[in-house]
Amino acid sequence: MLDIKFIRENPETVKKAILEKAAKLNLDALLELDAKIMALRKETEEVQAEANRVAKKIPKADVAARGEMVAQGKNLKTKLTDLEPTLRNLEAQLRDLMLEVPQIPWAGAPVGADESFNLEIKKVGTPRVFDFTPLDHVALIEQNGWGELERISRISGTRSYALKGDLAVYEQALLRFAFDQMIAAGFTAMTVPSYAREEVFTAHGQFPAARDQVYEMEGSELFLSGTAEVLLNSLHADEILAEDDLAAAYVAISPCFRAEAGAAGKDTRGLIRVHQFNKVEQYVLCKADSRESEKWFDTLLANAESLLQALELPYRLLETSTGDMGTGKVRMIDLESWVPSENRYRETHSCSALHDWQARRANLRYRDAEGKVRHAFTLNNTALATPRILVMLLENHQNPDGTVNIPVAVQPYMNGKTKLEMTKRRS
RNA sequence: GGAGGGGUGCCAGAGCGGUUGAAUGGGACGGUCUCGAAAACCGUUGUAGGUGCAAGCCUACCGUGAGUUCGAAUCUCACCCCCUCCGCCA
Repeated sequence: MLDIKFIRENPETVKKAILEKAAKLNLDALLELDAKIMALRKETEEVQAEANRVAKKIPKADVAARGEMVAQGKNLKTKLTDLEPTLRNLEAQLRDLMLEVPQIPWAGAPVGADESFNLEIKKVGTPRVFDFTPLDHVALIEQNGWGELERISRISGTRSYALKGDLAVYEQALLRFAFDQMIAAGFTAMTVPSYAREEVFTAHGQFPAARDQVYEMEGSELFLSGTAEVLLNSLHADEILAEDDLAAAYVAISPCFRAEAGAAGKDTRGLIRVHQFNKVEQYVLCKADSRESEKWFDTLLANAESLLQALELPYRLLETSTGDMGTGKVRMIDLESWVPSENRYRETHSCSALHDWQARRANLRYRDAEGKVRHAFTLNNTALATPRILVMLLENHQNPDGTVNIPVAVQPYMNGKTKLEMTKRRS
């Protein structure tokens, strides 16, 4: 959400953002509605003030004069019962429109309506040249008895996964590895529920636009979150923090759920796109200052890069275009890791700066050094998400004999094991 | 799941349907005093919107929403949350 005052004063800037982000929103209609509300609100407040004056005088008035005054109060009340519902209705309409106003993208973002305009800005590592015919991750899992991909789909449906043997342990090891790395980087460790109320998703920005991507738990008014970011963003909702409380940098681990509506038939094979996964997430709440935000953006990005480097994966950075970064974002860089079987990079991380867009929705504020109450800025990035990262780890680190090497950095989390080995059958 | 108690400002806590945006205490901040500090004393300590050069004034907010009333923190209803006891339980 943007500040309505900012929108009033900078309609052209906002219109440009709407255009660049390919949003469907009529800003003139929004401004017209806003003007209408301002006028109606003024009228209503004047009647209310008059009604308050009358009501205040009644207890001090002569008993004889009271009848007349009560009648006057009743009359004003009738006027209010005409005005107030209309006002409230218009305000609700404006709120709905305000939720759709995009954040202004930073000047450096490539302008374009979709991901085809994204710009590769950095490449680290070189894709491995195999001197044997490498397998894809599904084949590796099947050959080594590292999962129950077919059986679990019969139980839980498509886009489900079940891991077995060393790979089941590896998933947990990676999550803990990433969690520890982030704690070492000074982030506060957290666990959060994977579900929350509707208003939490609205505050985050996922509702109303992407509501169909979220599972609703019938009969409970709760929804399953696709990322811990949703929950973290509302942790301090409606509070006014002290400036000293900022920046708050959290690393949270949680199971994540995504409906993947509209992705039918896409990435149905293997571990790339599943309904339930695990994610270690970086989330930062900082002062309302673009330089501060930039500083944290760089930090979140560096954290993700150092994790990928520790995992010995080739990756690249994409500066995402205005149309691909999402409604609420100022800037987004996707980190994509190399997938040998597809001969291309695929997204494993996404680093975002939103300035006050989420904070306004969540009413996340702090008191600055001058005592002024301001909306904070928020940022987030993946630290590590499984099982998708397993696709890259399995395929890039495979050996001719079908075993898979474990990066040195993760070996301590695997009890010193250096390779993932075939699951032994027990008769 | 059953029974009860409660949600007021940074915290604790008062509040007959009418000058209560809210007593009192604590904390925090500023000042006096002091070489400095403590103590003591004095003062300050809402959020959002509107209006005004400004001082100020107006409107809303005492968990949330609806209602009763000329007037609601105070009455009614629904919902949310917290606490205690019992039951069940990883």
